[in-house]
Amino acid sequence: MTIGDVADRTGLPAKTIRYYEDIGLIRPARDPNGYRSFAETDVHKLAFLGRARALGFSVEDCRTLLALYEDETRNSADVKRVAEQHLARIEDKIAQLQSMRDTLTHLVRDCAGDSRPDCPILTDLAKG
Amino acid sequence: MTIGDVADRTGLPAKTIRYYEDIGLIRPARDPNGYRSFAETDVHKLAFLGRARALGFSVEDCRTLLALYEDETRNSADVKRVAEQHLARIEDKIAQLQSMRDTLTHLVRDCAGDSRPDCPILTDLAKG
DNA sequence: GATAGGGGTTCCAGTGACTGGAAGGTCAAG
DNA sequence: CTTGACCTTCCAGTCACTGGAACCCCTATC
Repeated sequence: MTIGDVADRTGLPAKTIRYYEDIGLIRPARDPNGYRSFAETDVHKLAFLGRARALGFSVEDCRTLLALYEDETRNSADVKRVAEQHLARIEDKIAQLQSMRDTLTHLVRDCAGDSRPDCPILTDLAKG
Repeated sequence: MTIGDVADRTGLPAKTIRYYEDIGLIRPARDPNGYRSFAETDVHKLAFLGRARALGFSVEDCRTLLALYEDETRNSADVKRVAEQHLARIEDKIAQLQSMRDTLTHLVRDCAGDSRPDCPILTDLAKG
């Protein structure tokens, strides 16, 4: 299977797949002409990576998760820890964004949005 | 005023202040010895930038907002548009993160987190 | 006068996770 | 034989800093 087929099957851009090989997440074989030759296991791993990335895991977390996935002697506790830490980071981020949203919502609501220069958004930024 | 004083007063790292000069957000004067010499207007601008950044505006948005702030003939509509677009991006991001959080919360809840290898998190990632 | 310290200066490289683009090799179809 | 769609590598750019090296400036102390 060539990289284009794999890109179609996994939904990952070919560039991303090459990048994942570059940083050692996958090691596809090569055909005599130099083209990457993907096996089902490669496609499977890439799909795994795609889903982990879609859940927001960092590439390094993905590396860890993939290693755990392939380690039949893993402890689920190790997986859970990675996921919990990630979840905590996400919750922090959500809280941060919600606070921004709340402030912005008020500012936007109070701004006339017309041709006059007076603007509570700028006033707020200028004097905190 | 030297960069260290300004860093203390604005809470921005000196590195960041130099960076903002680099990309043309501020233009502090220079003392004969080559040190940056900040006026109150510079400090004010930096505080403005700090608050805009804290609300999540991109540096380019900050440049726009600062220009609008300094333009006495501005239309508040222009400010409002920038803020609304930013708000929309934030809301998208929140929705995305909440969806991740929901999925992760379920997965984490269902994972035993013990010394056995079985793990619904990995199962989910492996077969989406 | 030498030195130590705590400023300041520039410039270069790295971060994360790709993404775009150039320059060139390979292959099947017409 | 050429066209076009693939594939290859490598380099640069993204965003908003951040760390570090190598060096200059100023004050205080011995």
